[in-house]
Amino acid sequence: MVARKSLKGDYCPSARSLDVIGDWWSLLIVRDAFDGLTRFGEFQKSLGIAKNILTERLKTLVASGILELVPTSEGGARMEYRLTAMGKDLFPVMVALRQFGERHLFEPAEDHSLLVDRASRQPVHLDIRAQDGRLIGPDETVIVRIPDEK
Amino acid sequence: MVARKSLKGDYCPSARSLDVIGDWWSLLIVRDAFDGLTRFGEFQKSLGIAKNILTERLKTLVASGILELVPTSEGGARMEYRLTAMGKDLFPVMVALRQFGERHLFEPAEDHSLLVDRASRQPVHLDIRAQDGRLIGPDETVIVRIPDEK
DNA sequence: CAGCGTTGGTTTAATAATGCAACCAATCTT
DNA sequence: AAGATTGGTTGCATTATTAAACCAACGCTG
Repeated sequence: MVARKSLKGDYCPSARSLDVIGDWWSLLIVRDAFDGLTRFGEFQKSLGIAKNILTERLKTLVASGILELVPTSEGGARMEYRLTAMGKDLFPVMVALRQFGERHLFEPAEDHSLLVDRASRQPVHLDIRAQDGRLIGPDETVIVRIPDEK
Repeated sequence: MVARKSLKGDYCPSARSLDVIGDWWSLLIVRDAFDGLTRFGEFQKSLGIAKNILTERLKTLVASGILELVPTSEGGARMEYRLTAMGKDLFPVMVALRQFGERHLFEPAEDHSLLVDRASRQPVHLDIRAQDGRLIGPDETVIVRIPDEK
């Protein structure tokens, strides 16, 4: 391999996102972080990932500003990995992935975990809407370039 | 590597989604498909991906039901890759990734492409809501297991 | 309708990414 | 203070990705 192509400078925001979290493990780590995992060992056990790879991924996620390394809440000298505000902004991505999986990747009779509103205990849902509130699908959208204001 | 772990049987829907589209190239291909690309050569040129890898990814995406191989609209014997209905259901994932990128991966002054409603030419937006319409963030949600109805 | 460029791949060899296991230092527990 | 746990690092084996060369089928041109 001659260095995997970097999308850092790509003009498309999705591409840049994928540049940061588009590899095999990162989003799984983020999912676990949303599930409340914080410690190296917890991620390692949950994912079954090789430790050296986990080390590297965590470093990258911290460097990208998605996770931060903070002293444990229990006060020890140990550290824990926590989602930053930026990391929490990945919530819609996780919900969208979850929704897709629920719809297409489970047998009708098959059991799966469910994301619910803490208050009502009812499933949350995700919508894409136009400014006037209309629901929007892929065929009702276009991609434009932001006109350069010069 | 000893065979990358498969998440096919995972209990978490996000994990299953990542199992299908979580590798480095697949979502970029899907993004291009949403942008209207259909031909092998178009993807190859757009992404700069090695041809054998593209071949393999396209095969996987077709096998997963995200793309389908149909005769060209121009009637020739050539084929083109099109998003299936299932593939189009990845739209929220793409929008979420885009939104994240827009918010966090561009300099304030930096130019980027924008997804707009075809009718109004205004940006679309993505919300996660509870059943009663309240906007919901990651801290207002919990993951539960669907109670087995037996 | 023969020749030739284009399209959509396959194959091969080199290199990068990943995995596993062994090791290790610092912490934490008792 | 001793042993176990945590959070890594290191080295080597294996897999994935790449670039480049090659190739067959299509389809356009004269």
